[in-house]
Amino acid sequence: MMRLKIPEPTIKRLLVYYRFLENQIGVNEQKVLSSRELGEGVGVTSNLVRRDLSFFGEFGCQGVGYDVEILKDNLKKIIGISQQRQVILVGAGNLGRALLNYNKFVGIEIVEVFDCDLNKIGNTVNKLEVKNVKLMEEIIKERDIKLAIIAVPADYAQNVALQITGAGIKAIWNFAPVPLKMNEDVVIINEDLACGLGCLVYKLNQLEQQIV
Amino acid sequence: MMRLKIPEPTIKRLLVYYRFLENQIGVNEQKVLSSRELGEGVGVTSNLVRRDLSFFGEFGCQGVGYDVEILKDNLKKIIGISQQRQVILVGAGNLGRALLNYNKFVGIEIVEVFDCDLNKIGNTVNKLEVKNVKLMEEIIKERDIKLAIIAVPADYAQNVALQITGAGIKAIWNFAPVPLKMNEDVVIINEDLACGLGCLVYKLNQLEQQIV
DNA sequence: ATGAGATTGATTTCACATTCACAAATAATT
DNA sequence: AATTATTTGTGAATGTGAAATCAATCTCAT
Repeated sequence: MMRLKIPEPTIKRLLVYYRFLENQIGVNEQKVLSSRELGEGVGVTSNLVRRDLSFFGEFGCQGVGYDVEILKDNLKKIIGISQQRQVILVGAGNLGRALLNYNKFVGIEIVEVFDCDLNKIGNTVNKLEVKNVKLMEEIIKERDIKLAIIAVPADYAQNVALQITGAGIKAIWNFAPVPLKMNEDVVIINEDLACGLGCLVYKLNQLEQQIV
Repeated sequence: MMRLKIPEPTIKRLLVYYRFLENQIGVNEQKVLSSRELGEGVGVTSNLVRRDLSFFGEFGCQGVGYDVEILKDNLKKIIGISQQRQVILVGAGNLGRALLNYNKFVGIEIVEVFDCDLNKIGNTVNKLEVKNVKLMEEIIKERDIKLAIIAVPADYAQNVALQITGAGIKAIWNFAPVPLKMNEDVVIINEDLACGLGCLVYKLNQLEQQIV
């Protein structure tokens, strides 16, 4: 255990490990599993699994493996999903609605949805009423919400980000394909779908040219 | 120019650069731009922009910058989006429908949608009829399609992947949260939403604990 | 009780990605 | 024409993440 600088890819894998463990318990009542099993389940090497976990402590037993329940609890604590986080969603377009209906999130619960389109305001999506974006700042403050998902068009994203951080939001999951310019004390994760797609098309072309 | 091994992050940024250039032309009729301007626009350093581009050739003019049109054309050729690619989508759930309606893709066009749910088959989404997954293999062969998006539940993903690669698919954009086990000659890009979210929650917790 | 096999956790090594720093080239200015 | 401002492209240095290796530890079978 070192507890110094945790690599970002490590952090991203933690929730993947956790999700696998949750499923694993449901499927076969496995009490103990090895880094090899966990690694194969999620598509990484056993070395990497052990490396990732060892940043945070010693959770396994040499010669045996990891106790599933104990590892799950520890991962929960490490990631910070011991209790559910409340999140707001800004943008009730197709992507926003998809996120709302995607009920497999671990650690968060979307509790409010906002949009500026009068055609969308008042509609119900997945039991939540789409509210006017004008009410947003007040509600963030009232409910003391720290986390937000931005799923608005690129042109609006920066403005929305400024508004919500002004009202108290500290972490943003940004689906708009623009880099948000924010203070240091706001955490931002960008989820730009174009990156993955571009990579895919590039590689497909490489593959085809290689054959010719 | 080196033309040896291109870093994967570089490839992922290419389409981001391209998208910015497309927008830039629309907004202000800029003919030339510098690596600094491009970098600031997409949120990376000018050094990195130049490094990325230099893997593929010399597109700029020292002391001046890059001609927008020429750079755009070159990026198009490099990524391989000179002509639109036809893609199939498997899974007409919320995420699938969001992708269908998300009409901002560069370089691809979704031309067929498949699902196994009888309630969804026959429905029209964004002008496309959802077809029975049983017809999938035949249609892939008929239309000679090489690219697919998988947006089905985790349990089905591996099977779907085997089916479609058997029918000729060579590249898969996988939104199911499982690692697909495929031959070497199939390109796979995994888009696991849980990773980003986990990272966000972790960092938010770090931030809060830091303050306390 | 002992030895074989399995597995963790840590150290070392290696590979990859980004930043730094600067020569070369261009345009604008005096 | 000479000088100054920019800006590109790239070799070298730095930083970062993953793989390989191995001692220490545990279980189980004999």
